[in-house]
Amino acid sequence: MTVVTARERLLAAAVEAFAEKGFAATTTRDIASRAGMSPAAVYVHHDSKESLLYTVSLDGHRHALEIIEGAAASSDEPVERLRAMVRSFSRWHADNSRVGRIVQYEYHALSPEHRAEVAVLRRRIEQTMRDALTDGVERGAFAIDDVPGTAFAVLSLGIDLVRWFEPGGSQSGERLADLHAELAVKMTRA
Amino acid sequence: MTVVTARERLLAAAVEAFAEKGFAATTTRDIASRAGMSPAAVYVHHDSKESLLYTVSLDGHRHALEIIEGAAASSDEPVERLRAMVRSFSRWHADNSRVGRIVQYEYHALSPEHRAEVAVLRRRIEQTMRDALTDGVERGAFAIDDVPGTAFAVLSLGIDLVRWFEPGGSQSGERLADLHAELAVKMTRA
DNA sequence: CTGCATGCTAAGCAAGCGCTTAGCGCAGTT
DNA sequence: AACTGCGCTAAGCGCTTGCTTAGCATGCAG
Repeated sequence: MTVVTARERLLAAAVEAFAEKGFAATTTRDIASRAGMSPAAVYVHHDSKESLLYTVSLDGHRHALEIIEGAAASSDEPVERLRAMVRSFSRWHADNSRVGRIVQYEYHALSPEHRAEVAVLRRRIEQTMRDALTDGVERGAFAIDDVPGTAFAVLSLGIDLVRWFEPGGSQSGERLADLHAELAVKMTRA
Repeated sequence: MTVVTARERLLAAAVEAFAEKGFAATTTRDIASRAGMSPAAVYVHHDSKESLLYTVSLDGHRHALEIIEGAAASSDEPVERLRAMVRSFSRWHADNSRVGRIVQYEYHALSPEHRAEVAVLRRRIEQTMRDALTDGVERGAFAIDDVPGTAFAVLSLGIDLVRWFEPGGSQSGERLADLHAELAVKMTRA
């Protein structure tokens, strides 16, 4: 039986609130009441409202990086590897669209120090995709003029989905991820 | 010689502030000081902070719709038409990235009434793209399994660029738009 | 039964918020 | 010179914000 600590309940409440209303429009009282606690309880378990965002954002970035690096290591064949990377990246954003929205859209609300720390993970995500595309071009599997631009475009498919995707909606995250993977393959095909 | 009214200066200041910090994190005092006026001046020329957002957002949505509908009417040939639509849509977002950021990311901050009004324009943008793809499929120019999903994906290229694009940065909006147009053609090619 | 640490809350503070009110300064008219 | 209307501001109101402080209830050790 898993123990859900008060700290974790507050984090889960913060994820819901930040994803729904944005960081700036969320009050600490809102977070506390979603967690079924008094406003002061937030500060028993967390340093500040921004540190709640930092915790959620850092954890989300780590997961996203893990997902795409894992997919990058899943195959040596450029096309199959790209398919796996895009599918799992988009799938993660669909399955975790609330965290994804915070990761992507509340990045600027982090303190400068925390933003710098998270920026390192963001650059690694982008670099992982660029490396996969470059390798595919060198091995003749891809025909790409602008590797950085294409890397951004391919990642955009997954990232932009958190703007409108609703879990439990009409769209299945799995089908959407498959579509994105096929589109990415078509974009890069030699 | 163009006359820049106080009302317009306040709108321009609001665009800068909303794009930089988000609607909720922007204060009316910030908008006023960017326009070189006192805090009360905002309310001489506009009803509320939300009505500033509404004005900017509605105008931005109208422009974006105009751009994509214009491109859709520019050619009858499916591939050339898609190229024109994606190029001009992405180009508009690059050239107007601050307004574009407000259009795309502050949509939820509108009042329910204003959001509903703007939603009509959003749906027309999406429908214009779906129509162009459907027509291309029917005429054998495109091979697309999931037209709505592909329409979203193609529009995502332009939309997601406002998240990171900086005017005057290393990337040229024109080149980026050309890249997106070519990627869209590859995504849909029969 | 007492003492004490733990986990939470009631109450509230200083600061900042959106917005209002009352009125000033300065054109243009007579 | 006196008047009038317009464009703007000084001042501040009522409220909410993030966060703090002091203290209460509960459970466990002795």
